[in-house]
Amino acid sequence: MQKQETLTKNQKIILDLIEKSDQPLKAYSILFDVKKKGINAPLQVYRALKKLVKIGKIHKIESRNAFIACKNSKCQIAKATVFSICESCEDVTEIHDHKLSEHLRDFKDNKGMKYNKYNLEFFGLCKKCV
Amino acid sequence: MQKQETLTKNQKIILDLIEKSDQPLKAYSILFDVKKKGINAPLQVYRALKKLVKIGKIHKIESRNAFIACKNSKCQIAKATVFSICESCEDVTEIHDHKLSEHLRDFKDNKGMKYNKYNLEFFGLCKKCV
DNA sequence: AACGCTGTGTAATAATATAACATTTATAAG
DNA sequence: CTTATAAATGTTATATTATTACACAGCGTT
Ligand SMILES: [Zn+2]
Ligand SMILES: [Zn+2]
Ligand SMILES: [Zn+2]
Ligand SMILES: [Zn+2]
Repeated sequence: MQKQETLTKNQKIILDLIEKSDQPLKAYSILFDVKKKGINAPLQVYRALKKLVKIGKIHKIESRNAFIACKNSKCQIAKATVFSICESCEDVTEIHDHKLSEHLRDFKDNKGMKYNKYNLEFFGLCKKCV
Repeated sequence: MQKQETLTKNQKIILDLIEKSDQPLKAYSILFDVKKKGINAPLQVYRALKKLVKIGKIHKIESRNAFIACKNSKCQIAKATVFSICESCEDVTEIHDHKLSEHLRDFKDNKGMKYNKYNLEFFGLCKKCV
C-alpha cells in the first residue's frame, strides 16, 4: 500500500485548527473547539494528533503538553525539533538553525547509542518580556 | 534569608528513593513507594519533586513525565540538561558533553531572545536494543 | 470473498498534576 | 525571647492529560 498522503476528515479538522493558531494548542482546548464539527471525544483528538505528529505536520511541545503546527519542511518528519519558549508569555517558536542542527545530528555519545530523533527546548524571556 | 541547604524530611525520603534508582521514576510510583514512610498524598510528592528539581538534585524527563537523580555536579542547577532515551527499553542516561554544552550555551537565535535554560532529549536504541 | 490495515465512535477509566485551606516549622530581625 | 515571615506540611477535593477496550466501517490486496 502507498503511504497515505491525504488526511482523513478528523485529521484535517484538527490540523486546520492548529495551523490557524501560531501558538501551541492543548488537546482539550482543541477538543472544545472542534465539538461543533462533530468531534466529541478526547480519543478522537488524540488519535488525530498522534498521526499528525507522526507525519510531521505538527510537533508536541513536551514541556507544555501542547501541539504546534510545523510551518517548515526542514524537519525530517518530526525527527529533529528545536523550540524556544518564553517562560513569561509562553510564546513558542520553532527554530531552524543549520549549524545547530548539524551539531545535533552529528552528536555521538560514548555509549554506542544510535539516535534517530531529538527534541530540544530552550527557555528564557522573549524580547517583549525581558 | 540563607538559601536552604538541608532538605526536609519529605524531600529526603523522596530524593533517597530516586537516587537509589538508576532509572527515572514516575510521581505516582514514588507515591506508592513512600506511603510506608508516611507520605500519603500526591501533592506531598509533587511538592518535594518541585523543590528537588529546582535545586538540581533531580531532573524531569519531560517526554516521559518521570524524574531521575542527577549524579553529576556539572548541571548548573538544572538549567542545562541533555538525556539519551532508548525507545525500546526506556533506559535513560544523562549526557555531559563539553562541546555540545558549549554549543548549546552559546546558541543565539535571530530574535534576540535571552535563554536561561534548555533541555535536550535524544531518542534512539541503546546498544542492548539495537 | 477474505484479509490486513487504518480509521471511526463511544464509554469508561487511568495517569498526571494542581487548587484551596488550615496548620506547623524554620529562619531572621528586633 | 518575641515577633514577623518564608517555607513546608497534611488533607481533601478537583483539574488536566491520556489511554484501554470494544464494535464496526472503509479500502486496497490477494
Ligand atoms: Zn517543524
Ligand atoms: Zn514573552
Ligand atoms: Zn544533571
Ligand atoms: Zn534499550
